[in-house]
Order: sequence, then structure tokens, then C-alpha cells
Amino acid sequence: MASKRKVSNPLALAVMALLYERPMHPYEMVSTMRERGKHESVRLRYSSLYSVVGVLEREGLIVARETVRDGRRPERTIYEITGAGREEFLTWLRELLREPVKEYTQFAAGLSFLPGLPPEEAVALLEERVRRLEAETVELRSRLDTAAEQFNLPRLFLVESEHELMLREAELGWVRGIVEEIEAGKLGSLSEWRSLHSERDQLSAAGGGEEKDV
Amino acid sequence: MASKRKVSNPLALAVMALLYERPMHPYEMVSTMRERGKHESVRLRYSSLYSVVGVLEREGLIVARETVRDGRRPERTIYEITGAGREEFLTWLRELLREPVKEYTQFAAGLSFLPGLPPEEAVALLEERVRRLEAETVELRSRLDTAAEQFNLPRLFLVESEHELMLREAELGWVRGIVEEIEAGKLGSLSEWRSLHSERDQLSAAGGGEEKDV
DNA sequence: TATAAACTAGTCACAATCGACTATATACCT
DNA sequence: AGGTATATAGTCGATTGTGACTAGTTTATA
Repeated sequence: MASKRKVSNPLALAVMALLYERPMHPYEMVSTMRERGKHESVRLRYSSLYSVVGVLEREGLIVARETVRDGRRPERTIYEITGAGREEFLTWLRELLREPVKEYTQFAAGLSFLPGLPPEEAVALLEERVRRLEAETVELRSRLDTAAEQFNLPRLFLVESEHELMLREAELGWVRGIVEEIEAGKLGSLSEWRSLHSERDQLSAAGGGEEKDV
Repeated sequence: MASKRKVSNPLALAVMALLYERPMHPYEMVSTMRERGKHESVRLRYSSLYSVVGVLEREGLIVARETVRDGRRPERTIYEITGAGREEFLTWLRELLREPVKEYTQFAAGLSFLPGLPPEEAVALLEERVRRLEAETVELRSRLDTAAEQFNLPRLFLVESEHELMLREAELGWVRGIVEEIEAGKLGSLSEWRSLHSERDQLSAAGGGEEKDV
């Protein structure tokens, strides 16, 4: 039922998933996630990690087992998951898979204000997006293929990458279609659209000036 | 080049877009966005709005024009956009349309830890997701159709909804496919997958107990 | 005509987040 | 032998973002 959890950062899910396997210290979590490519699907920053680990400990989902020091390096605290942590991990994971949640993407925000640019410019920008998406999908696909082959991993451990690739390809096809539809005037009359833009706009689009006209 | 901007919350883009049209006070921004359905594509909370408006003002992208009070209600501050604000709005909008950015979705996080559940449960959860996505896409599509008809809006003003619907439908198709592939053992051997799960897991999956075994 | 909803219009304290920074160890190159 | 790049292992300050809360106004309703 999508209740609010005490730790909502998905990085916390990753931490619990890793400690579900075996105890480790934060830095090792980072290297493990990187090795497995999970940092491509869960945003990972050191600063967020240490903060998330702190909250998980405070909430009793993980505990510090021991603190070791290797030479004069900073000391490392090894954490392990608790029973409550295992429960929480499974409950959360089930919820994420079962319930679609609304996400706000940057591109959707941009699209919302598309009429803010004249149609010709919109088309040019979206065509540039198409080019970038093409490059990106090629790159993603080849990374996916070599990852699967080289380490001989079952697809199970890479589904999230297949998902990402699918989304990018869907977006690519859609943007291509929209560009054509704009040009064909199917989103609305091009002259009406153009008329939303006065000459002042052209000025501001052209010069990157230092105007201060409030 | 995706440089870091002083205000990065997309709500700030919406504020500038609205003030680009005409001056208004924050509460009116909310009602306008709601009328136009833009709150479906840009996350909108009062608390974030006032905070974002504050930052925009501090950065000189908008200015308070006047403060009016109607009866004994809290006073309303009417803002207008500055020249710098117009520049920033256009630059940001262009960037959002031109450059695909990596977004981390909740579902991708869930998928990353799919092996954390036994295959039968994974299938059941994903089938439930399919049902929910079906309902959601039907709902989205009908909202889109009635919005277009009832207000006789050109598609231009609803592209972001078409985009959202497209993404949901793409996800729906993909999840259906993955469910079949899991069942067919195409993501990896089902017995190997099952063997990742000991009997202890079954216990913790069954009872919602109060165990405290650290 | 009391009273409950729903609308109007915000404030505030706290928690989450992230960029920038510190500091040692080891491997590699010249 | 000296330099530099990379890996190890984290801390800290400042900013952002949000849930919970306040409080008056209008409209419906029993």
C-alpha cells in the first residue's frame, strides 16, 4: 500500500540487498555495486551512502558488527543486516515490483512547455535529441551484450539494463514520430503556434545579452 | 552542456513559464497549473513552490511586483519575470528537449534486485503490475481523450501526456514479455534461481513476525 | 442557523542530498 | 629516485525539499 517508509532512498534498498548476502563495510558496498553495474540503476554517491547507512542503523535495519583498521587508513565499520532489515528489504522489493509509481521526468517537464518555443526550433531540438538517443541506445546495447558474454551472466542479473534500453528505444521511436507530426501540423496549426511568439522573443533567442529590463 | 543551474527543481521552470505569460502570485500559479494539467508532469507541492519562488527571486530571475491583501486572508505577493529569467527559461527548456538525461526510476531499482525473490513470487508480482498498468493506461488514455475533446485543445498542449502514456504502454508490453520469458526459463535456469533461496527465506516470506535475530 | 466541507494562502522545522574536500596507500612510469 | 595517477575510505557544510501544520473564507446541507 505504498506507505511511507522511514528510509525512502532506493540506495537503502541496495544496501540491504548487499548485506542480505553478507556483512560488509560501506566502501565495499560501492565496489560491489560498481562491479555488478547496479550503480546504473540506483543513484550512488558516497555522501548519500554514509548518510543512508546511518539512518538504516538508527532504524535497527542494520547493525555495526565490528570496526577494523588497516594500517593508517581510516577505519572501516562492517555492517550486517538484522531480521527487521530482511523483512523490510523483502517488503519494499515486493512493493517496487508490484506497484507502478508515477515518476516525474525532466523530458516530460520540457515537453510541458513546448509551446514556449516556435515550432521550427522545437523540431530542431527534438531532432538533435533523436541523434543523441540513437547514439545512446547503440552504446547501451553493446554494453549489455559484452557484459552478458564476457562474464557469462544469466539475463536475470541484467534485467534492469534491458528495461532501461527498452525505455530509451521507446522514447526514440516516439520522438521521431512527434517530429514528423509537428512538421505535418498534426499537433496544431503551425501558424497559430508561430503566432504565440512575438518579435521580442526572436531577440532574446538570438542575443545572449546582458539585458536587465525586469 | 548540462551545466549546473542555480535552481534545478523543474518546478522553477514551470514558475518561469507561467510568469513568462503574465505576472501572478504563487497560489494562482498552482491553480493555473492544475487547470492545464501541468501538475501531472511537474511535481507540485506548496512548500516546494514557495521555496523555489524564493530562490528564483534571490537569483534575480523573477521579482516581486506588488503585495496585495484581500480581506483578512494572508497577503499575496505578485511576481513577474525578469529579462534574465526569460533567458534562463529558454536556455533550460532547450536543454531539456535536446539532451536526454539519465533518470533513476523506482522500478529499475526493484528490477536490480529481482533475484532477491524466488521466480514464482517474481512472476506473481509482475503479473499484478501488468494488471495495474492495464488499468492505468486505460485511465490515462480516456483522460487524454476527454481533455482534448472537451476543451478542444490542440495536441500541442498535451504532448507530455501522450509521452507519459507511451512510456506506460511500453513498460506494460515489456513486463508482459519478461513474465513469459521468466516462465520459459529464458532469463536463466529456474532451478538455479530457486536455489538462491534457502528455507529461512521461506519463513521470513510467510510470517510477518516480530523476530529480532540481528 | 449551526456546522461541516472545501477552498484560499501560506509558514516552518526537520530530514535528505550532494558537491567539495581530506588523507593514506599502492602501482606504474620515466 | 621522483612524480603522478588511481584506489581506498571516508567527513563536512550548505542547500533543498517536503510533510505537517495554521488559519481565514466561502459554499453546501441538514
